[in-house]
Parts: sequence; C-alpha cells; structure tokens
Amino acid sequence: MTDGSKSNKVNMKTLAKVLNVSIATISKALRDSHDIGDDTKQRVIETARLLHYVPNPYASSLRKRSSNTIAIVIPEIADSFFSQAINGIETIVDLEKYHALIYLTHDSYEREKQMFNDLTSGRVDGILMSVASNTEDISHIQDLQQAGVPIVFFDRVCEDIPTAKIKTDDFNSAYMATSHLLDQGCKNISLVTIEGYPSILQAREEGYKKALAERDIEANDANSISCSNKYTNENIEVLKEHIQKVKPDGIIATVEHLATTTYLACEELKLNIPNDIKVVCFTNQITASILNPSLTTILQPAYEMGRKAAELLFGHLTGKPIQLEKENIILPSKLIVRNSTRIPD
Amino acid sequence: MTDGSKSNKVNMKTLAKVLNVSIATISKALRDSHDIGDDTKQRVIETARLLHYVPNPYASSLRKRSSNTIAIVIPEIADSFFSQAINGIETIVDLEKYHALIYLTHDSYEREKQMFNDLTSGRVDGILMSVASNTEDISHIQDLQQAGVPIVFFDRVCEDIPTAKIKTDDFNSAYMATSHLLDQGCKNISLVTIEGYPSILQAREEGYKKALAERDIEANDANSISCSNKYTNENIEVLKEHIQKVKPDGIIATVEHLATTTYLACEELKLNIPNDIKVVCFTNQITASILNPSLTTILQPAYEMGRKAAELLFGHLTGKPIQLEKENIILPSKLIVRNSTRIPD
DNA sequence: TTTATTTGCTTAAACGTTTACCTAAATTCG
DNA sequence: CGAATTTAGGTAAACGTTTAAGCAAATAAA
Repeated sequence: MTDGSKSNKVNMKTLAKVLNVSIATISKALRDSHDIGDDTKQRVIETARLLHYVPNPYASSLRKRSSNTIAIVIPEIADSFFSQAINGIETIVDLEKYHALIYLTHDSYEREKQMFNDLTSGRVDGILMSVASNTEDISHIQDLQQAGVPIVFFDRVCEDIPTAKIKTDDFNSAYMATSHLLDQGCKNISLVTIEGYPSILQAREEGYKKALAERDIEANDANSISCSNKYTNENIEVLKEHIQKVKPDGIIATVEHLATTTYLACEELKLNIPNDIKVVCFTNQITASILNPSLTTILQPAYEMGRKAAELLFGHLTGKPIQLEKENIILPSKLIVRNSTRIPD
Repeated sequence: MTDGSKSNKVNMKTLAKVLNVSIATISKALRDSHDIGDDTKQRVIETARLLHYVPNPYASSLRKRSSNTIAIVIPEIADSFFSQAINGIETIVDLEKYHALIYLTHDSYEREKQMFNDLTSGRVDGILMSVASNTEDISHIQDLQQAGVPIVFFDRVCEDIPTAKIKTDDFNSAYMATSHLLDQGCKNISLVTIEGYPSILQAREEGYKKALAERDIEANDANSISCSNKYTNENIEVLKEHIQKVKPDGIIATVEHLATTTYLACEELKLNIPNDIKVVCFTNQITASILNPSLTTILQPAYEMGRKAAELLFGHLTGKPIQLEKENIILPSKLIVRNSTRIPD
C-alpha cells in the first residue's frame, strides 16, 4: 500500500519487443537452446541484464510442471539437531539453485497430514522430512508418494514407506551410552524419553536394553520415564519424582531439552553429577562442554544427515540413476565422554 | 491409495466435466463467489472433496500475481535466537495459511544480494529479514522495495530503509549488562564482538560505553576484541591472547556462540568464573542455567520478535491500515543474573 | 404491462513461460 | 546442379487459474 510505484515489470514480451524478435526466441536464447544463433543469444542476454529481467517462477513452474522448490518438514526448529540439519540441507539447496519451503509440524500428526495434503498440489518437487512422533497412520505420506512426489526421510524416518532414509545408529549409540554408564559403575540406569515416542526412541530403548542384557541386568519398566516434548518446568517435577522413587545412579536423556531438565532436577534434589548420578544426553548443543559439569553426549551428525538427505533427493530430481527406495544410509553418532559420567577420584 | 486412483491430476477442468458446468463456475464456487447458487456451490465443494482436488498454487499465483508465500532471510539458523524467531514467524505464517521460504545468507552480502535479486521475480509477497553483518550497500534492498515487495526487519535491521523494524533494546541491554558487571565489582570489562559488525552490535557497544562513562571509566579500545562469526577453535586462541594481554575482570560476549568460546578460553587459562573474571552473554540458549557456572545472560524476546514481525507483514499484506514505514517496535530484553557474575563470598 | 434489476451461469481473455511444430534461407552433399 | 540437411528463427498451443464481460431467465419495480 506504500506508493504508486510503477513496478515496470519487464518480462519476455518486453525483451521481445525491444529486440524485435519473438518471445520464443527470448525464451530459447535464455535457456541456451541450439535453435538460436550465438549473436542473437548474446543480444538477448545482454538486454535481459540491462533491463534487469528476472523470470517469473510461477509461469515457469506452471508450464514446466516443476517448481525448483522442495519442502523441509520437521517437528520443530528450536533444536540444535534440526537447525544444524537445515544448515546441511541449505548447502545443497543453494548449490542446486533450488528453493526451500519450511514447515513445522510441532510433532502433531494432524498438522503433518494437513501439510501433506497441500503438498500434493505440485508446490514442491520433493520433500525432506522427519516425521512427527505421533504419526501412526501413514496414508498421507503414501498418497503423496503415489502422486509422484519423492520423499527422503532423515532422522525420524518412517520405516514402512519405501524410499531413502538417512538415519543415525540410534540403537548402537544408545548401546554405547548405556555400556559407558555401566563401565563407569552405574547399576541402576534410567532412560528418559518423551511422549509420543518416535521410532528412533524405540531404537534407543532397544540399544539401552541390549547393553543391560549383556551384563545380565534386567531392564525394569520402572526405569523408563516419559516427559512432555515441550521444554517445560513440569518435566522437572516429573523427573524429580522419578528419581526419588527409582533412585537411579545413571540417566540417559534421549532428547536434547531433557539435558537441562535433568540437570535442574538433580540440582533441586541436591544430587551431585557425576558423584551421585551420572548423565548422558543425546544432544548437539555446543554448550555441552561448558556445562556444570560438562556433559557426556551422543553427538549426532546433524549437518551431514541433512546434507546427505538433500543430496539423495537432488540426485533423484536431476535424473541421476538413484533409486531412492534402495537408499538406507546410516551415519554414525559419536559418544563424547565428559565429566558428567566421570568416576569420582 | 485410498480411492484406488492413479496420479490422475484432478483440476478444475475435471470437476467442470464431472459436474457439467463451466470451469468458471468451479472457480467461483470454490472461492465462494456471490455469482454462484448455493446448491451448485455445495455440489462443487462436495465433488472437489471427493476427487481430492487440490488447487495448483502456481497457476493461481500466476494469474493473481500474488503467491501466498513469504521469504525469511536470515544470516544463520544454528543459533537459538534465529531458530526461536522462526518459531514465532511460523505461528503466524501457519495461521494465515501462507508458506515460508527460508534463505540463509551466512552473513554474506554477496549471497544476500543474489537472493534479493531472485526475489524481485514475484516469488514472494513479502520478506522478513535480518540483514547480513557486512551489508553496507543497501541498493538491493531498495530495489526490492521499489519493486513493491514489502519488507519487515527484525533484530538486525537496516536503519536506512523506511519500513517496519522490530528490534530489541540493544543499547539498553548492553548498558544493563555492563552496569551489572560494574555493580559486581568489575573494573576492566572487555567487549567481545564479531567481525563484520552489524548495527545491533554497534548499539551494544554504545550501551557498554555509556555504562562505563557514567562511572567515569574511560572505554579503552584495547578492551574491544573481535572474533570470527564462525564457531571455531581459533576464536578461543584469539580470546586467550586478549585476556592475557588486557587482563579483564569482566567479559561481555555479544553473540551466542561466544559464550562457549569464552568459557573454554577461561578454562584453558585456569581462570575461575566468576572469581577471576565475570561473564555476561547475549544468548537465548536454554542451557545457560546449567553451565559451569550458570551463565548470566541477556535474553532476547526472539519468539515474540519473529511473531511481531510476521504480524506486521501480514497486517500489511491483508490490507489492514498498517503503514510499515511508521512501525518501529522495540521489545525489551531481560538481564538474567546467574552465577557467572556472582560476587565470591 | 413494460422495464429494470437480480440471479446464476458461460465465454474468453488474461497471467508469463515453454515447446512441439512450421518455415525459409543457408549450407552440404552426391 | 538439384536434393537433402542444417540453421535460425517464428507460430501458436499449452500449463491451471481468475475474472471481466456477457447473457438468458427469473424476479421486482413502475
């Protein structure tokens, strides 16, 4: 509503008029078609530059039936894993001169479904996604695939959809984390998860159980505690109650924000980490090393996962002989040992 | 899947044929035009639902010359401020049934310029942005505005562009942070900034200087130290060198990732926080409270800033009587005092 | 009753590209 | 030298919507 700006739109018609050629010539010249002579091409390109011609993406998308756009569908963004993954994705999107729409499901199946319905419109050429933790019915994903939109999953994958999946070794890293705690002398390790329970958490739980089983420790249901996936003070209470009841000497926090929750709960209970209780968390936060005490973490290759997912999708989109349904890539996470699991002197 | 359909694109033409009416009738019925009778409308809507009709956004955008899409242009995403701001933005984008393209400048003027050039194409109806720290020439932004694309700045604003700006009180919060350090007994406070120096850091420096001046302390150039804006180990060395040379007893870290850098530098120098040196950082990281020691922070209202920026943009887009150039909103940051600035017993 | 208005729908022209199909001149080839 | 081919473009029909303009029938006004 600002001004009466002229908004002198220059389009192919303008260029055609100026150069006294047909619109087709303009289009072909700009796309470097063999149909057009070199000198004409040069004149077209030069004039386009001079008049600041920028092609209309919507006209182009409509006609070509492809959008040069992908969707990134993730549960949340205020999370170091996802924001680092987006960084990796963006590297490739930028390289391929594509555009990325971002959608947050807030871990809600309903929202995810609604978004997917919209995406059947041809708005995007492909999708990179981490599924919502409470998604059970996957027909919306199947429908989209049927509609011909390629999907690549990363981190929170949907096993039942035949397409590329980029995961980290959740089972193994939880196994490593648990074994590490056992090595450090823990006898009673609790696993803190979140409600909704995405499949990756299931893998983490299994890794945890395997490590216990290996040392002939029976996994006790009471040792599994589930918090809200919102970062909230209520979780502190839930966790405190759990700790008081079960009295664990080790805790594995399976999602990022539970690190803060765990530390604060221990502080309020006057439990010393690592003397009274040892803690490992799945998190990519750079502050892990300067926490009080520094936090032993499972560091996920977030950037690389995002990047790899994007590479696969674009490989497929640009017609490289990539069979998405054959790709199932597992990038390793690392256990970074710090003071929160140290054995007291 | 559900209705055994192949990827049979159903468009208005399909619906028109099925219902034996014209395409115009379909279009108008779906947009609830007064031209169409109620029973016809019902039949159209019902059939559209049955056949899973989803409108083609590109055809619609082309014809309407508007895209229902905005761009979010930010320097980086692996930063709690920006990811929380996106959360706020997304709330409104979702509410308005819009779509959001995300672009990362990586704090590079060149990239920013290139992105803006593309955005003159009509790809988006508006832009929410935080400018790159090394952007000096603003002609790309002016050009876009001339082209009629509304822009709303948040956090890293561009003062010379007449449009809405959502800021936090950088001057005042740096003043508060500095005064707090002085109150806690600091005599020699260093300000850690980053190269490129966006205008908000300038405001922070001025707030810092004012607090010093108020107590008759002369701001010494040697107390300003500039790091790379990448989170890198080199910064630790730069900072260590600075600390050894200037021997500050207080540090204000003006961007998020410098908190970790500062803590690690102090640790390597065997300096105790807060006994030997006190630290305040501008950061929204939720781990601040569990750092070693817990970190006194300036907490910015990131979510609210993103949300407010989006509200203003959409207010303008939906024709509400909002004059963007008149909006200059300042949301307050909070000083959260923790142990990193505690006076030793 | 005639005339004006409203209702409900159709026709067709945009929006800006891309591309299959022509065409006329220039070049190559046998 | 005539025929075939290549070169360098032009024509026009898409792509799927939206919307101005039109139009017949029904309704209201006079």
